[in-house]
Amino acid sequence: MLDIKYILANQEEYAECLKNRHHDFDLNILAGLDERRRKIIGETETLKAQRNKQSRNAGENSGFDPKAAKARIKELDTELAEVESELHTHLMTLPNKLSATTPIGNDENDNPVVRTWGEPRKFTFEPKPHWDVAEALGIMDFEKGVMLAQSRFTVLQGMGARMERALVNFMLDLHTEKHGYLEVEPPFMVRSAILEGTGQLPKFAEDLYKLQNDDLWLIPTAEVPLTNLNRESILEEKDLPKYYTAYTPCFRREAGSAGRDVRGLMRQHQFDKVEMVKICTPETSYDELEKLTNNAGEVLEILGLPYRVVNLCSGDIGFGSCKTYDLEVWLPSQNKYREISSCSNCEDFQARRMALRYRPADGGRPRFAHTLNGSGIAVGRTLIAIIENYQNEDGSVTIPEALVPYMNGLTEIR
RNA sequence: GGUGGGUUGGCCGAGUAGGUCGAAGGCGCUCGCCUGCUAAGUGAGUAUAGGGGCUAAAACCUCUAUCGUGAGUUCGAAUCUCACACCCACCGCCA
Repeated sequence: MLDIKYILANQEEYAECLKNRHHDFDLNILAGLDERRRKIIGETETLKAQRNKQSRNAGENSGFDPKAAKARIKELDTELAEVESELHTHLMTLPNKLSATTPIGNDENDNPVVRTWGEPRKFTFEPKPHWDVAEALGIMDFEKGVMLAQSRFTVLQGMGARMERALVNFMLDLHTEKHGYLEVEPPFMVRSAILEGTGQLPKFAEDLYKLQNDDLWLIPTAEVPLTNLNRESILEEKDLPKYYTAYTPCFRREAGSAGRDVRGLMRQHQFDKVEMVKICTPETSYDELEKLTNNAGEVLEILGLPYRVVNLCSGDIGFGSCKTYDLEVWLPSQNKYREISSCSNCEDFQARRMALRYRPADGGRPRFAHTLNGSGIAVGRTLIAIIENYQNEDGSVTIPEALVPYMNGLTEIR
């Protein structure tokens, strides 16, 4: 959520941002609502001030009619609630502003490549898609996933399940021991207000799984509980930045992605992810974004998986983000780079929604913190990348050296 | 699921026969004094949000709201009434 004052004071600039995001909305609606809101507040507060003055001097006859004032205040309160609710609804569904370094563009084809790491391997045979390799090895069973749940669910077993677990441990160890993140195990279900805090609600309910009998939703990413850890509080500047990491499963309905990546482990309703979240001051958030992105990239580098970093353009970037770097890993069977991590600076967009503030070291008024999140990284897709990049002609898969200790010394799956 | 207790400021914690209570006290924090240093001691200050005024913007001034949430009684509610939510304890059930 953006500050209504910011929007109205920078209406042209924000209108341009909406256009670049392909978001159609007439900002004059907000200006009108805000004007009504102020007018109502002005009138009620005058009445309340008169009423308070009168009751302080109980008995004095000033000609003020408290009964009439009370009735009018009630009327105005009702009206105000309506106006504020409408205003709030609009503000909650308007996207974040854009960083000056976010490129303008229409879709993913306009995302500039920031850097590339590693050389895609030259195969002496035709590399197979991961689902063929994994099924032949007996480490993934796609039919059983469908049998137990529905499509876009998969059963991992044997060394497939083992490598999934090994990757989680490897990533968490890296982020906690080398990068200074605090490991967290959060709830995998959260209340509606928590999802409003990070921006998934109210706008994207159809992407989420909701429990039937409770106000609880399955988390689509650990970003949700991690970022909300300090909601509705005022942190001290000296305690910033805060770095959190968590392994959690993620649950997404994938509404609207029918037909995309239907085969294999690429796009599942349930997948594992190690997430990184940062809470910091406005002055440092863009430096923190660079570091965060590097933390994610390091996972791929240690595993020896070629990747590139792209800067998401205005037409492709997410609702709550000012600037996002996507990490894309090389998949030989598709002969292209595919998203495996997304690192975003949300500035104060989420913080304002969840009342996450900090008190500046100089003791001034509380300010909204900046929040960042990034995958560190998507575990299932890492498994895909390893299987595809490390596959051998005989159908076996070599285990990346860094992962061998986590696989109890196993060097290949065959 | 049953019974009982609870929800107050950054934190802890007083305050219910309704009236300057935004709220005692403590901790923390800020500034000063004291002090070889630190600690201790000591004096003062220290909520948040919103509206209006002033301003280039602040500072500042002023008003309004906020003692779990919502509604009610009243000239006036942290204090009374009702509903709801959440937390804690014990019992039951259970990984």
